[in-house]
Formats: sequence, structure tokens, C-alpha cells
Amino acid sequence: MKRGDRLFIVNPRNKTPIYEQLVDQLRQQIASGVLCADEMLPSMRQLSIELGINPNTIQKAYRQMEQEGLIYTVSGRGCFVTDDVAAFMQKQKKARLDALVREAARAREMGVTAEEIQAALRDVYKEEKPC
Amino acid sequence: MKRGDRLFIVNPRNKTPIYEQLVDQLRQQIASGVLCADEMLPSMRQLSIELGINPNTIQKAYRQMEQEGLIYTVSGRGCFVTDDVAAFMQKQKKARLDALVREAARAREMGVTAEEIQAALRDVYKEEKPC
Amino acid sequence: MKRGDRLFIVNPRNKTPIYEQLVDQLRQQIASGVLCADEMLPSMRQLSIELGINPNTIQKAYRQMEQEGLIYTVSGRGCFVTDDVAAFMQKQKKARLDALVREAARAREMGVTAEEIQAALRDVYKEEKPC
Amino acid sequence: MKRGDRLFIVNPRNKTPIYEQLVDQLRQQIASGVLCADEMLPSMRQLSIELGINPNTIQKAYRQMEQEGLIYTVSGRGCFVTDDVAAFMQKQKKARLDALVREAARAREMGVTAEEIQAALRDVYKEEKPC
DNA sequence: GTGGTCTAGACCACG
DNA sequence: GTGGTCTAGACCACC
Repeated sequence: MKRGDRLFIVNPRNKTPIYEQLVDQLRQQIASGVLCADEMLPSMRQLSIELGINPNTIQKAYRQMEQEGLIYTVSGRGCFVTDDVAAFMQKQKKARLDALVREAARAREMGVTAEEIQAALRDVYKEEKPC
Repeated sequence: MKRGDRLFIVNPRNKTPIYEQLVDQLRQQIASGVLCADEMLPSMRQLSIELGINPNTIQKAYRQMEQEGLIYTVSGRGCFVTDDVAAFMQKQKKARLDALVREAARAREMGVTAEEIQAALRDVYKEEKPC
Repeated sequence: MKRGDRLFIVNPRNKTPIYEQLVDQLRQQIASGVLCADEMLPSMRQLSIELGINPNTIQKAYRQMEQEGLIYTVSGRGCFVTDDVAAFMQKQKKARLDALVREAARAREMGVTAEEIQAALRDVYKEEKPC
Repeated sequence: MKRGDRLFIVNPRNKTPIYEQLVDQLRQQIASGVLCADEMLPSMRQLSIELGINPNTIQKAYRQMEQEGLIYTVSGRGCFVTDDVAAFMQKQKKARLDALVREAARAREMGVTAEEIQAALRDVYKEEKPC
């Protein structure tokens, strides 16, 4: 990852908790290839200063990331992206597809036709695969 | 609607607030045709007893339903499904489609291919439109 | 569970973190049958006062309990012992047996004979099964 | 001890501190007979390089080993395995047996029966005593 | 009343 | 320097 990038951007006014915003963003950063396996994350203190957020909140986010297997933490050294990014990607893809199917089923229940769904998704299909 | 059915089923363990579960279910009941225009809803008191839920919670749900235009209240009579079900359906279909597109875009960002999405949705397309 | 009992006893001078002491004790309370399925735990505030411990620490313990499937939490209502105590017991028994075998293997590696192990465990075998 | 073996293998990701991992491994190497009385240990500097670990950490480990009576230091010469291996073995065996009994008692508290424990340990009993 | 999030600090062990 | 634990408070949503 190149220097000078801001890994995380947080909106305190958002209703979703800050720590969850952080987890979501990391999840996407890994999936999109911005972060590589075993890459070190910014230290809790540093990130807390950069974002103007309390260290405890950062720690809460990092702990959940670890619990989800996104990162591993070495006490006294720092936190690092999981070395098994592939496994994470697999789980993540399945989770996204499941959510999508659930959402589609809900739409059908609400009276949306298959044709309307296909039409709406046409633009999504066209987009280039990122990276 | 036939008698004996339970209009609302609530799961207190769910993380989504009870009052929101109620609104969600009403939304779906209307969209799927279970409830018709101007049909009367169970009274707050009755529902509170049936579900074993605090009356304040029921009241909050009904208030939000009214605020969203799902129902209208007649003082001293009760609450009734909006008479303009068609308008609601339009809004609802758009909302569901938007959510679906958002989910699909998120899946694409996570590395899911258009083909995988289409394959996953195939079953949903095949299902008969309810009602 | 009878009233007047003190569910948790914490030793702040112990090197194992307070929140982990709490989790350990709950694990044992459930396994030994002191707590029953769906029984409510003391509220975080109340326990925090009883034990003279910061609410945040209690919360940390409760969150880990939930993550381990020991309890489920209903926001605004309280925390409750898991309704599937049997499943927990199964996992717990296996975990304890695994740890025991590991410890025994380590003893063997250290030169302890099978006879010595059997002799040492004789007293444990004799103890009555609790409850 | 034959040359070419790596006496210590350290896993920085492990939650147990590195210096403690080193002490644990030395303890086991002596008990299992890999290291003999008065045998010389690798120098701190050399070990630090081999394992890619901070010299301070190695020093801390060696200091604790000495404090526990596992090794003795000869200024300007190096560190050596204690000459009274027998005494160490006695202490070690007792420590292992105590830990084992503690684990077994904990298992009993968790509802494991004496029969289950005996069955689980059967394989351990059968294994040939190493050395 | 309940749990959930967040802030602003402190002290510790490890490397 | 790093993460881990803990305290003492605050405010919020839900019931």
C-alpha cells in the first residue's frame, strides 16, 4: 500500500457506530486488494490521533476485526492483515451473495417482477471488475 | 384477511427494535396483499396483550406506521390500512430495488462477478409471483 | 437460582484480567447447574456496584460471554443464560477433556510415568459427581 | 545434543510472551533429555540473530531460566544447563502432576465423569516413555 | 430500568 | 514504541 493514503474515513454523524464503520471499511479494503496479507495496520494510537477518535473506540474496532479473522494482533508489535486473505475472500463472497439473494427474495415478495430486477441490475453488471 | 392468523410475530432477541419489526411486517403484509386497503388493524391494547409487549412499544410502532403513510387513525374507532395502497406499493418497490442495487454494487466491490450474481439470482427469478 | 447468593466473586489482585475471571465463573456456574437456561443475569450496573468494578469492565465480560454463546443479550431488557445449555455443556466437556489430554501428554514428555498419573488422579475419580 | 537442531522455536503471534516461550521450551528440553547437565546453551547474541528476536528478550528469558535454577551463568564463558538435573526433574514432575490434577478437577466440575477421563487418557498411558 | 456507544484519561507488560 | 486492562464519567435508544 502506498504512503499518504488515508486508510479509514469516519463519519461520526452516521447512525452506524464508528467502530463498525471502521470494520466495514477494512473488510472492503482487504477485499478490493488495497491491503495485502500480513500488512501492518496503523497503530491504535496513531489512528486515534489521525481520525480524532478515542483510542478505546479504535481498539473496539480492531478487536472485532480480529474476532472476524480479518486481522491478527501481536501484542507489543501491532495489528496485521490476516495471512489467509483467500479464505476471507471466499467467506465474504458467499456472505454478499446470500445477502443479495435475500434482498432479491424480499423484493419479489413486495411484488417486484423478475424483469424489473434484471433491468435494475443491468448497470451493475456492466461495471468493470475493480482491479 | 382470515381470522385466526397472527398478523405480527415478534422476536425480542432480535437486534432490530421491536417497534421496527412491527412496522417492517406491516409493510410486507400490505405489499404481499395479505392486508387490503382500509382494513382495520388490531387495537393497540389487544396487540399488546397478544404479543406480550409493552403498550408503549405498540404505540410507537403505530405512530411510525402512520407517519410513513401506511395507516391512518380514526379517533375512537381504530387504525386502518391506507386507502391508497397503490401509491405505497410504488414507493416500496422503488425502495426494494434501490436496496437490491446497493447490495449488488457492494457484492461487486467485494470481488463477486456479474456471472456469479446472475447465477445466484436464477432461482429467485423462477419463483412464481405471490398473489 | 436462590436469592442472596453472590454469583460472582472477583479478585482484582489476580493476574488474570477481571473480565476473564467473570467469564470463567459464569462458565462454571452454568456447567454446574447453578444457573438455568434463560435465567437473567444481574444487570451490568447492579453487578458493577456489587463488585465495585467499572461498568465497562462488566460489559466487556458480558460481551465475551455472548460471543462464546454462554448468554444472549436483549437490548433494553438484560442478559440471559443461553437457552441451549446442553450444546454448551457438550462443547465444554470436549474442551476440558482435550485440555486434560494435552496436560497429560505434556506430563509424559516430562518423564512422568503412567502409573504416577493414575495414582495422582485416583482422588479426583473418587469425588462424588456434583449434583 | 546433535548439531544442526534448532533448540528453540518461537511463535511471535502466540499470546504467551516470547521470553516465556523460551523458558518453557528449555524446561521441556531438559526434562525430555535433549539437553544434559552442564551442556552449554547458545550465546544470547547468536540466539537473538538466529530467531530474529530482540536481544533484550533473550536476556530476559535467560535471566528467568537462571532464577528458576534451570541454568547457571559463568561470566565470560556462557550459560550452562544446571548440573543437578535430577532435582529439577523432581520439581518439574510435581508441577506437571499438580497441573494435571487441577485440570482433572476442573473437568469434573464441568460434569465430566471419571469414566470419560479414564477413557480419554487411555491413549496417553499406552505411549512409550520417550528416552 | 436496561444495554450500547463514546470520551478522556491512567497504568501495565512486552519488545 | 506497541497492544491490554481498567476507571470515571457522559449520552443515547429501547422498553
